[in-house]
Amino acid sequence: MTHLDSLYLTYKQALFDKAYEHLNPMQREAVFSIDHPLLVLAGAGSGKTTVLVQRIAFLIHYGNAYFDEHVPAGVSETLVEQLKSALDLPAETIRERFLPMFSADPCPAFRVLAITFTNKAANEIKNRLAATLPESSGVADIWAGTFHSICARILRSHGDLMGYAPGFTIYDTDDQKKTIAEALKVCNLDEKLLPIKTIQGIISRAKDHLMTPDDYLAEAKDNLRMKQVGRVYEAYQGLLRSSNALDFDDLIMQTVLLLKTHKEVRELYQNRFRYVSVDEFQETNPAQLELTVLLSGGYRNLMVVGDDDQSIYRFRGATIENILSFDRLFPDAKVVKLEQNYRSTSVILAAANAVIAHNEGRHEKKLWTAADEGEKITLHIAEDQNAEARYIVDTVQKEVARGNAAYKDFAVLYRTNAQANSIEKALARAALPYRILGGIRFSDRKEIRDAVAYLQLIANHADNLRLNRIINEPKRKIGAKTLEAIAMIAVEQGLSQFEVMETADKYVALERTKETLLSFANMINDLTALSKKLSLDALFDEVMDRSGYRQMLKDGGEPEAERLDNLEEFKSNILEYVKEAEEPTLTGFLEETALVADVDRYDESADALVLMTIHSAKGLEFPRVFLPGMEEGLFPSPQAAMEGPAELEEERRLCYVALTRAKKKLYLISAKTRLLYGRTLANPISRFVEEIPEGLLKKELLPSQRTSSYTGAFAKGHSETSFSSFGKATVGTNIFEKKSAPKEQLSPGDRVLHATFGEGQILSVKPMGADLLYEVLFERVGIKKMMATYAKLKKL
DNA sequence: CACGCTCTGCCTGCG
DNA sequence: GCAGAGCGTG
Repeated sequence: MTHLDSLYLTYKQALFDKAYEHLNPMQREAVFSIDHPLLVLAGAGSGKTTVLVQRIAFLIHYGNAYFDEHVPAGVSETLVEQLKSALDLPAETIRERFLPMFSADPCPAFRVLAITFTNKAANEIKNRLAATLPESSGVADIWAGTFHSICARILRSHGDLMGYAPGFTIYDTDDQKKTIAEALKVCNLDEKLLPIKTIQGIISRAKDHLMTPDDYLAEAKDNLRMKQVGRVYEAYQGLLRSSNALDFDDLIMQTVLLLKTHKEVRELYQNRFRYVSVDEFQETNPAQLELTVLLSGGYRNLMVVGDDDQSIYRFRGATIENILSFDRLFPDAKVVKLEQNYRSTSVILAAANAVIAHNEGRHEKKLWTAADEGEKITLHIAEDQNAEARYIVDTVQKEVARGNAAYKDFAVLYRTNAQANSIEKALARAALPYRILGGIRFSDRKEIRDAVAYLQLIANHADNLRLNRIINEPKRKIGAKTLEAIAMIAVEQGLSQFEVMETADKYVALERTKETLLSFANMINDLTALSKKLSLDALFDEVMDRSGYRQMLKDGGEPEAERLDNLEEFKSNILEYVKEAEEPTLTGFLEETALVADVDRYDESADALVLMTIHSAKGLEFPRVFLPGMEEGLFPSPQAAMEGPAELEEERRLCYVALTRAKKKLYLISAKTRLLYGRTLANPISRFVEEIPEGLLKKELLPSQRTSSYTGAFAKGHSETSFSSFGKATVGTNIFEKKSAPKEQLSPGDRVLHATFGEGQILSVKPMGADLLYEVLFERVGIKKMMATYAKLKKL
């Protein structure tokens, strides 16, 4: 290489570095590295999505321009001079005028695949790509989607090779449960001995590991219980097959099996995908890893991004080993660590680093920030869960009143959804704007599931589960006996249950109900014919009218009004789909309904504080974060503490995730006693709080209004001056066992009547000496506190 | 069969 | 504490 050539290469790289100066050196390294496997260990708030998006944009624009050592023929001194002086130009100009000349085999957009876990992440990547790349680059052709949507897409094209007809149905967890119940019956096993939830978990984990029922049975050997589970798994899989249905785990597993066993399909995708990226790689399971390896097997340009410290889904099959040993699977992989955090203050980071350092199995890394130290972390000890909630309310009110923050700057993140209750009550009482994430999803409502089931049956007559769901919804007087007979005939004849109904007049057993069955089958067949002609929304109306479902709700009067509204909302979802989709089809819509949960109802623009579990907060950030319930026996959860070190490490990672959500300020709250699941617990402060260096904490004591009347054993770990010891968690201690209360015990939520104040609702009950202190919200006069003995409250 | 009562279990949860 | 399931009765 001549001196001129090496100057050319040096200036080329310098120009790229300059054009991408908005990225830090490690981020640039990741963006420019595209011709070998790449592991990006991206700490919390280190700009991982930016890197993922920028890298795809980069390889579409410039290919391997940065590291390519090819020098074009006849590089002149003038050119080199030009490049050198270009370094003084603004980044924008360099990008426009110089970078395109370095392009080295850029990659067409359709040959790029990006896989995520959630629709939200997939959408964010799509949107950011669309904002980064011009339309002419073919940005719309990039495959970006969730593991499940990508597999569904592959199976729609090639699933027939695995025995699935293209109109297959996707079963969700609820469908799964019902099918397992059915399988248990088939196997003549009792649900009490083998709980459905347990089997569901076992089957799901088996599929995560690509184990078929046969594999599982082989593993079971002489273990009776395993053999039983294996038989249920086998029966379950048979039921799915005969309904032409796949569950979520099947989508992945069957795609992997398809790619493994069918060379032509495998090569089709391997030749197509030159670049494969996987987000949140720490949450992948073995099947997903295998899928990733297969899809990227043609070019081996696989980039995985993740943070082993943020792996929090072990309980649903995630295998942290995937990210820990990626470099062993791909010895030529480049490893890039993104350790600069752009989110939090250094106090918050120091705390998070200190906590996570207690874990053993991890890639060593340490987040740092250029940001200020920031405020210390507040540790507040509250009397009980209500005081904890009030502390949150007070703090928010105070900060908002001072003009330090808006409501939307605050998030309350908790370990379990059950904690939301007391906090929600306090917020409602104080009339603070808030929203809660979690709870029943729109698509989980009965009426929506019913409507979808009708559509699914129309799309896939073989779907026995959906058939059974709607056959008597509305009531059609088809009894359990008839349905059993149909199911039996179907199995004997090798037909679907719907086919049996269509020909009900052929079977003696169905003599009495054949009229009803035939008319039902006719209705579905008519609707199926209509589905080929009508627009989706018109079809939906026909289904709701002809089935009598809408009428049923109308007849239901007031209580069903909300359901009718929900159906209308569902219809607007259909309309939206028809408008958005390139080629709207019934199957397409159903697939979207199955794979795309609710559109995020979390409206970030509204000025309201937000409540959610730590799990659902992953990937989000908030200026100020409350972490209530920092107690042993709650966080870490008692199950985790019992099960073993691996579970405990996962809890610690969860804590790490929680801490790193905060940008400016963290409030940790620990309650001395807590009413949870109908028991009052008195647990010491969470060990995770103890792991935070004292210097980072500001211990805030109870505003001394009620000096604790609780003394003795359970208060020890909490004594305000020294809480360094955490003893055994005293789960289940019921400290209110002694019924010190007067005659009529009222409890929060009870409606009561007062002689002067009128009707109201009990908000809280506190022991006060030998008496009880009630806090009551009256409809006319607002909140009043009163002693039970004098209040003379009448329970309504 | 529909309703209401009792019993039970209960962490986190993407698709 | 509460929801959902299962069971028994009118």
